[in-house]
Amino acid sequence: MARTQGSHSDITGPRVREAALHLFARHGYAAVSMRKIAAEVGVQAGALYNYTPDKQTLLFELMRAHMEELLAAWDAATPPPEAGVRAALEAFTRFHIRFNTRRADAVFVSYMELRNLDPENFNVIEGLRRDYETRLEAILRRGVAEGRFAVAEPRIGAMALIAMLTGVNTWFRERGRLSLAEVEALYWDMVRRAVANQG
Amino acid sequence: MARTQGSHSDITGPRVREAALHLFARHGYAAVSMRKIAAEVGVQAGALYNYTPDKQTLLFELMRAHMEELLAAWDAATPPPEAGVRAALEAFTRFHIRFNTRRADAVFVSYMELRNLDPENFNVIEGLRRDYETRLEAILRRGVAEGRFAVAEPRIGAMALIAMLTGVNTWFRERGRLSLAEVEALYWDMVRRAVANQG
DNA sequence: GGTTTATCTGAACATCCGTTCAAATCAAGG
DNA sequence: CCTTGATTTGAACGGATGTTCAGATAAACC
Repeated sequence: MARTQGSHSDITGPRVREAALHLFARHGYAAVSMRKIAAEVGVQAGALYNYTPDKQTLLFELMRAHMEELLAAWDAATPPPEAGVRAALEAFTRFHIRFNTRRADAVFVSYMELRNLDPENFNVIEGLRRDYETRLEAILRRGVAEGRFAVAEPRIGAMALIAMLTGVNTWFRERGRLSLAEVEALYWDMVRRAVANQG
Repeated sequence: MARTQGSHSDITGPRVREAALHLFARHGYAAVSMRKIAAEVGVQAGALYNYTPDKQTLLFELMRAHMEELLAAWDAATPPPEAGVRAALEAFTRFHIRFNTRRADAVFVSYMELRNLDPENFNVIEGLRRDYETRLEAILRRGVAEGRFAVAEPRIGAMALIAMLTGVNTWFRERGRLSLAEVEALYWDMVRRAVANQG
């Protein structure tokens, strides 16, 4: 036996990545075998190698795609400078929560599986992560320069805020007590006060 | 050949746990074999089973020990009620940063390897984690009740602050630009303002 | 309808996995 | 010094691992 009915690269490729992302998020990269990914797709393990040269690259590409989509999405959602630095910070806060809760699997994998990346792959992902942190850092710096924010260490402030916002993923559930809009409002309130100048 | 010189349970037991904690933190539970742990200790794989019934229990006991030490250490460091709620929050902030940076491996494992726990073991660790969050939540609630803090959702506020504080572990290095005391001060400043009533 | 090409199967590869256990060895107590 | 008990070795177990590849099959094109 060999090629099955309905088989097609345009269909199987995305399904492989979906299955891998889901399984990696749930059980971890090292605990998920190529055979398990193949079973989830409904295919034999060997067929996966039409879509990735190896398991490591499959992980890396998932993480890279996520980080690049994150950066592109934020760059597309960044308010114009004339909207003011406060609007920029609010936009970042809400964007981060919204984007990350909608892609919980990719966020989880991109953070948890860093240690399973080859050194060169790790450096790429780490660079993208730094890029993203720098976006927020720039907002904080501008706010300080304009006398609107009080942040002694903008780089550390950026990392602290991102850690806080990403933490939403550990408890937020779509059908929970609080809507996404309510969660955004709660966190924006904390972010705003954490960096505010007055008070 | 068999028993080697200098072998003793009192020595090997802790060394097994140390090696396991270090390797689990560095490479992840699933990626670390019993043979690798044994090699780090300088022993054959079979000898590990004098100190743990199986690999799963070894992981679980590391996590349980860490969480219980965390709770005991905070309970021992909690300021008396008459010191005031603000002092309690500052003490928690500083305690969390100090304790967690000193035990980075255990913190990392206790968070990252949750998904590798058997369901019943997971429930135990999750319960301990909730206990710890509840300690901070209680401080926030008291602050709100006394009119000193403004926190709309104390449970979520507690999780948000803990996420922010734990984030220190991702970048803090003992010999970095900032001392632990400086980091504590930076974060306490952000925590204080994030929950403050005035402003 | 016949040919080509993309896609998949199924078996095979060497290697590693967690765990068990009899036999061997060392430390401690009398 | 000899016995007893704790500790470790080394081999073995069945099974899972990532990856390769010749052969089989379905889809696409003429």
